[in-house]
Amino acid sequence: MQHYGIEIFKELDQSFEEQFLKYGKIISLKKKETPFLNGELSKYFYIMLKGKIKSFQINFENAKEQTLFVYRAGDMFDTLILLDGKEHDVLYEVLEKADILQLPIEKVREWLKTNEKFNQHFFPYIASQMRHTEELASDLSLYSTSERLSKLLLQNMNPNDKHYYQLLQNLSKTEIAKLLGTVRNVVERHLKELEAKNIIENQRKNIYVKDVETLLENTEQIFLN
Amino acid sequence: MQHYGIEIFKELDQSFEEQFLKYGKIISLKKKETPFLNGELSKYFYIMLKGKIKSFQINFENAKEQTLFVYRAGDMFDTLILLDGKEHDVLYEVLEKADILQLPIEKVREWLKTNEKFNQHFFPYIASQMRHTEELASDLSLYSTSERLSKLLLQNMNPNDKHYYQLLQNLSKTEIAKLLGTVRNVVERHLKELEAKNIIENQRKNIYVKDVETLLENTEQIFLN
DNA sequence: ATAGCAATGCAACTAAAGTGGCATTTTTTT
DNA sequence: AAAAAAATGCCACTTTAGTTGCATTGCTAT
Repeated sequence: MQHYGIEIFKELDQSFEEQFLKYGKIISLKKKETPFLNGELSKYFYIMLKGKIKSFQINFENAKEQTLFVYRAGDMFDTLILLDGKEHDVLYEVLEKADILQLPIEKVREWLKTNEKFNQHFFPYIASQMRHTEELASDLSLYSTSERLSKLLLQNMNPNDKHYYQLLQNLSKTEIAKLLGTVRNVVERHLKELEAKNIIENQRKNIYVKDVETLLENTEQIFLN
Repeated sequence: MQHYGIEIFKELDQSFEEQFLKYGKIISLKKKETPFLNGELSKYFYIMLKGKIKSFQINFENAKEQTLFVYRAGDMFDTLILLDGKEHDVLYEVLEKADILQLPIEKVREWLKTNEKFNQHFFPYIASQMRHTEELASDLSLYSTSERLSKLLLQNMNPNDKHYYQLLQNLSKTEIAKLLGTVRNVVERHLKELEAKNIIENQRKNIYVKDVETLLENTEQIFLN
């Protein structure tokens, strides 16, 4: 397991790693799969080892989707079910073939009570998730699509930004739209503008930012908040 | 303290109540105050005893605001700072004169580790906060203002809905707009429509729902999700 | 009682987002 | 290699949300 190089495993001591190996099971998921539809999440807790999985909400009337999280190496789910045992109304889809570590949720709850190291990792982790969701809600409400897009492009380039760094690599414009809370058409409209202004280069499954300065100007207030 | 009738105190045992009394201090806040501007939140943790306090985000360019939480008796803040000690970029405003219990945040962190009862209350509580924020983000992205308004009106009448039950009592249309992620004008436009259809009665600082059935129909898909 | 502020009602206007449709290019599957 | 699927580009159109401004009503503090 060590070869995945996941932070959480580095932080935990030797005996704990043995526990992981004892109770855990590695599961591989293919791109486009929509796993966890049948309630495994109330029995197991998952830690991402490799790949990308998103959680999202859907409006069944118009089929619009909102991506909530994109889980990558080191991320864990479902923290909500872990914390209160109640159902979590959310869907999952594999964006990039993934390996995940499956752990019995009761074991994880036990570790949460007994293992100080696990604890010290877990609390800040759920805090970061709460911050992420809160920011998503604020941004959706307070900023225009074009501001949110500019912000996302900049975050994608920023190595200090855990959630978003290199997130967009290999995502379609449709997926980017779902991250931003809009539709493909609108994303493309704004990308076209940015390209016309020579700020970005819009490639298939990739967007290259040529002029960071100008993009930052477009986005000033959203980063000041 | 018992006369506040807060659930959390009922759950905790006698010795723990003594701890609260020993380390806690009751603070009263007046309507329209904007407390916690100077970093007390990194030193103290607060439990609401009475009144209403909201946390919100603001876009300084256009002064638009988004209400994130409305804290009422039994609610606690700032859970984010408690969990990871990092700054939390959010503003507070008293919506209705409030009494709050101020506790040293380090003490609360200690209780979180040592007191099983406190723990059992706290974990599901932060889960409920996470659910609330996630729902806010999804709703903002997936549903129209008029759908979100209808949903809010129904939640406000539903005694099983902790977050929203009787929340709107005594809130201005401007505050309702900030809850919904829109502006007063738009809220009033939709309320006018609902009133024209004889579904609600729009009063000052109060909205009376006359026709729950029809309102529910307007909102079906948003509740099915 | 009254001045001043808060809350509301309303309307014309502007801006932004979302819809639907279709053609082209690229990638993946068979 | 051919067929199918996915991703993209573009455009005309509709709908919704947000802006500005002003008048009226109600509440609250002196």
